[in-house]
Amino acid sequence: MPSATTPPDLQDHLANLARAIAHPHRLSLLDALIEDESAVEALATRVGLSLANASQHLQQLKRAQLVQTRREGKQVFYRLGDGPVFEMLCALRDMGSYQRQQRASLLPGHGESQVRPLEGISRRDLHTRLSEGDVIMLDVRPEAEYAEGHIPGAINIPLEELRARLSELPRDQDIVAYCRGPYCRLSVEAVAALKGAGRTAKRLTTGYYAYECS
Amino acid sequence: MPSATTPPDLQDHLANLARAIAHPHRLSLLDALIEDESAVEALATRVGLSLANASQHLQQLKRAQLVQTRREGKQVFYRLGDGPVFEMLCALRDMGSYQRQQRASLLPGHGESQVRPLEGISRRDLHTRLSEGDVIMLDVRPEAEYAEGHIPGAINIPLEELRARLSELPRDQDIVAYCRGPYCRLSVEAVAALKGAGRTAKRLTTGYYAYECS
DNA sequence: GTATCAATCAATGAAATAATTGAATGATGG
DNA sequence: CCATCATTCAATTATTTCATTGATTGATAC
Repeated sequence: MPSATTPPDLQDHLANLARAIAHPHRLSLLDALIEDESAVEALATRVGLSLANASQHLQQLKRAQLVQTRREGKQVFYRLGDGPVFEMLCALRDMGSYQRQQRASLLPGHGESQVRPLEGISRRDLHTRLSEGDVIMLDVRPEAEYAEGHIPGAINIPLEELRARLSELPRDQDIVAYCRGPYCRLSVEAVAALKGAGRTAKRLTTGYYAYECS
Repeated sequence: MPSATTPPDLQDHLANLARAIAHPHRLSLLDALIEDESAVEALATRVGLSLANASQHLQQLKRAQLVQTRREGKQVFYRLGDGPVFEMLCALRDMGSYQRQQRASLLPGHGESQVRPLEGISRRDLHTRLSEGDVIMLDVRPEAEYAEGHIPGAINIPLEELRARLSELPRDQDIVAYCRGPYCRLSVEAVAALKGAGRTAKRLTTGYYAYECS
């Protein structure tokens, strides 16, 4: 063991974690382990790997402490490790699902309105355009959250009411929608709805609190 | 290559995503981009990379659609991509933090107090214990954010001031720290600091706005 | 136009990773 | 103890990734 000596840098540690799940076979193995613990051979056949190969991948996962083992007779049972392993995999899957969804929406005859599907806008951009007065901020969070704090000048129309209150939004300005976090589904859906109604809309990629706490 | 034929397999896609973040430099770059968009050279110097190297890492991130670009004159500004990029990074960080805490608690003579390191507390739990009066809420966000809204009864001590103002916290109560989002680093560090000072601390896993917008 | 600056591209060699093979453990049962 | 089964280890080759170098593109200013 040459490495893992002093304290590996945090970024290094995180990179190791990411590398551990950066292989389709290992993801498949983890997928199987999410359901239930299992012995090596069962995993290998399930994922379609040779026994030795599966074993090696599993050991990589074990080195990253994403799985644990338990011996029972001749067999070694693998199970998910401690900590938010599942959550991490879910986050990865969420990201992937989002991207696939995006890609799928490009293929069919989505009209021109969909050319830049969900383009974001950054904070620096925003300030420029706000000061030029050609954009309007739209806060799509529930009223209670808006009341607690919002970007100065933003209009509040909760997502659920958006369709009904479209007329409140000026037609001649671009709309920048935002919600809670750097990525919150609310604003994505809001932008989709607005574009569907023929408006020009983007979302603030960083969301509200990144705006607040520069 | 028998697999990965017609539709790029989901696992392959996810593995690509994971590979994209499986390098310490790329993680650092993303970290910088979480704060705000930035041009290439600025990013390169910030993370201590050569220009060309930074550019190449950024392009890998772009290929994975984890970042987007925008040209402004001679400069190219990178920003986080669409989708739950931030959430994914937070989940990774959360996993890493968990493991480091685990490891740290094994080395020195941590008594029984450290059995469940970095454990989070859920909202339901919280309400129960708040009403029993044996916990105290600690908001570790900057004052401005606290002023915009906070959990009723919470004390505000920004993370930077925490060490200096430890005496403001009663010794006989458990502390529940929270910050912005479900996985904001602030509360993780706060809990670590508090435990280092001998307090009993947990973090509110869901963060502030999850609290607000049930 | 030419000069200049930011960023990307292309090519190199060094290093890490992946899948396969066959040999070595480790636990069980006669 | 010997045979057997499940798993791991070790060694091989092919492939991929990484950082550096120097050349190239793209946009601006003169």
